[in-house]
Parts: sequence; C-alpha cells; structure tokens
Amino acid sequence: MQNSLKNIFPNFSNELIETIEKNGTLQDFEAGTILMRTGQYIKNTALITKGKIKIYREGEDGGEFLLYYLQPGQACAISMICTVKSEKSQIMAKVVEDVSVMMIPLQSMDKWMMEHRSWYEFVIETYRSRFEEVLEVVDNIAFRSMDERLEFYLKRHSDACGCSEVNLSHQEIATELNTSREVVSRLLKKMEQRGLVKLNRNQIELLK
Amino acid sequence: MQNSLKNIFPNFSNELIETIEKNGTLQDFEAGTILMRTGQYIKNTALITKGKIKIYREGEDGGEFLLYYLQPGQACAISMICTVKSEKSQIMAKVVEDVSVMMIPLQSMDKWMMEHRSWYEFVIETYRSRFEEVLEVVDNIAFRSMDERLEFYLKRHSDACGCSEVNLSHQEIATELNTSREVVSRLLKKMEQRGLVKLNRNQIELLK
DNA sequence: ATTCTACAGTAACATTTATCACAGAAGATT
DNA sequence: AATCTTCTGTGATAAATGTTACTGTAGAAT
Repeated sequence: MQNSLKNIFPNFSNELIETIEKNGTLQDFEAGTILMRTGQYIKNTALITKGKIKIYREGEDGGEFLLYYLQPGQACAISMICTVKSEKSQIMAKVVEDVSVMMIPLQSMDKWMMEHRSWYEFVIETYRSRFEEVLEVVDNIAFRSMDERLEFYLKRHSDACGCSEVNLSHQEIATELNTSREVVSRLLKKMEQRGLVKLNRNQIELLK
Repeated sequence: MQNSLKNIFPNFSNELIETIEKNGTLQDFEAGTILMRTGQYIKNTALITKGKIKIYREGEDGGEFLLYYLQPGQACAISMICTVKSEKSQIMAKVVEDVSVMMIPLQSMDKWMMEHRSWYEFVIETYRSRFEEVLEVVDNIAFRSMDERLEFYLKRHSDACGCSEVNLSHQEIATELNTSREVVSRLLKKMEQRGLVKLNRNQIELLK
C-alpha cells in the first residue's frame, strides 16, 4: 500500500506501526472543517496522514492568528500536550486541504511513551519543532514590521503547499496576520512593484 | 534539610530524588549571569531550586524580548527539548536573582523518561505550561496594543516576585517589550494619572 | 559643593498601521 | 445583458508608535 503509515512515519518501528493500526482510528475531514476550537477538551491526538491543517490562536475579538501548518507525518504538539493532562485546547485547528488523520486515544499516547522508543522520539521531536515554529512567530511579530511579516507569511504558505501560488484573498491573509485588508493590499502592491509577486484575483504568484 | 529537592519538587518520587541527587550537579550563579545564549549547544537540563531566571528571545538587532520567568520547582522546557536532540539553543537565559540549579546531563534526562513516571509527568507538564506561556506572549503581541502589553508585563513581574514593586528602569522595560524608552515613560505616566501605579526612580509601585 | 551619569519627562516630528470612504474590476447569478 | 457580490486599489485621515532633541532631577563620584 502506497500511503502506508510506515511510509508517512518512516521512523516508527514496525511494532509501533502495528500498535497504531490496532488502536487508532483513521478519520477523514473535508477542507473547511474546524477540527478543534479554543476551549474544547481534547480526547485524542491526531497523526496527519494526508492533507493539510492550519493551527490558529484565536483572539477575543474573533481574530485568527496563524501559528503553523500541520502536514502528513506530523502531529499536533498542543493536542499531545493537552491530551496527557486532559486540558482544554489553547488553539483552533482548521482543515485547509482534505485530510486523513489517525486518531490516537489519550491512554495509548501516554502508554506508548514508555513502551516504544520511536514514539517517544517522535513526541519529543514534535514538541521541539512546534516550539521552534512558535518562537519564530514571536520573532516576527515582536521584531519585524508588517511588510516583512507578509513576505514571511507568503513564503511559509508556498513552502507548505510546495507551489508558488497563494490562492487566498487579501482579506484572508489580513485576518491571519491580524491586520486589515487595505494594509495587505497596499503592501502587496509595493511587492509587485518591486517585482516580488504578480497579483491576480484570489491569487498571488511568488516570483522569487 | 529545609530546601531539599523533595520540598521543591514535591511530585518527584523518592527514587527519582535519589537518582537526581546522585547524577546531578548543584551549581550556583549570581544575578546577571547569562546562563545560556542563543546558538549555544545545550548539554544539560537545569532544574531551578532557588532564585529566578528570565528567558528571552534575542532579536538580530540586539533586542531581548521577554518570554517568561523560571522559578524554583521549574525547568527550562526549551533546554529539555534541545537537550534530547543536542540542538542549539533558541533562547537566552539570564539570572535575575541568585540561583541554584541542579544540572542534569543529557543522557539521564532521556533515560529517566522511561524509568520514572514522575519524571515523565514533570517533563510533559513543563512542556505544556511553557508552551501555554509562549502562546500567551503571542496573544499579547498579536492582539494587544502597547499599553495593554505594558500592564500585562508589570503584572507578570509582580506575580513572579510576589511583590508590588517593579525595580526596573523604563529603559529595561522598553528593551524587554521591544519598544522605546519614551513610549514606556509616556504610557507609565498615563497609568499613573489613571491611578494604577506610582512612579519613583527605578521603581514602579503597582496600586491595583 | 561640584561634577558626572543614569534616569525620567515631554514636545515636536516621522513613520507605520488602522480606519473610512469610495470606485472600479472580475466573476457569479438572474 | 443586466444585476449582484466579492475582491481589489487607492486617497484621505486618524491613531499608535518610533525617533530626535532637549530639559531637569536624583543619586553617585570626585
């Protein structure tokens, strides 16, 4: 099978793969689905096997500040952390490209840490990489101005989708950077004048 | 002994305490010491048994953006994460009140996860709480304006020291919020007019 | 007491970002 | 084709923040 767990999570031991297949439940969700809302209790950890998810921090006023993407072979660090303590979610997860996720129940997540070295390493690596990503987000909003943040945002998007077109409206981008549509339009126009992007309706082509 | 590890880390099992005492090294550092710089390789995890440490994210231009405080009974999540993978530090740690720390070598940190349930729980809880704190930092810089961030900063400081006086110059505060001294002075003056603080030289008294 | 230095206050101005207002273009709907 | 809706561009203006410049003051050093 092409999309076997072993291909997507190559570092998992064979025994771990078997255990996951026995205890996990594979679920599909369509683009647009909200997988998790701030304040909800978390009962599962999700391993992404297909598709793409965006993780947001929600503001009181309805802001949706983008933290990072989750892709096949990854898992949500925050859900892992909260799972163990059965805490409320601190974030919002939205499916942006139809996903398949392997749902791991709380107890297994915990148990496997002791039993499977490769699971332990995966969990630690997940924490590490997500922490780093959030720190990079902090850098951006703490030290950089909106034009740099916008460039970073576009770059991250194209890295995540592996393409050079961003199919989002200015309004959507503005929401995820917690600024206004006009600011995004203006900055994009300047980027176009600098030859960095080409602007179309609902699409931004990255040129460099 | 008053300040025994068991008192400071009440959730650690007795065996774990013994193991720590056997394998760890207790070290003291004076206020002002930089325990760790961005980019340094990490070879130890530090359990704080006395004093106070501030964790910063360093900007390229020399900014020192405050992430959070570490206090007795806590450990640096980032050092733990990096320790396991022997990665470079993503942060800077500065002693703000003479500390004693128990240094745990890389291998032990890793080994104990499998052997000591209470260590495992401590590590997970450390990840969780630090992640949450950093997310709160993101909230502040993403969604709030400088006056709110300043209020939050002062509150956090007084929570950390358990007192209502902040013995810092406006310049120091400005650096940790990545803004300018004048802005801090202005906002503090406004807060004083609103009756929230009383301003003295090198000291801000919180009144509410 | 005098001098020096770090700290604090504040005015004036520049820059960045946010908001308001409106117009035109691209698609979708009828 | 006519109408509607969404998206984009842009000017005008406001508000927040950053910068420059200067002043005064408290405490340390001489």
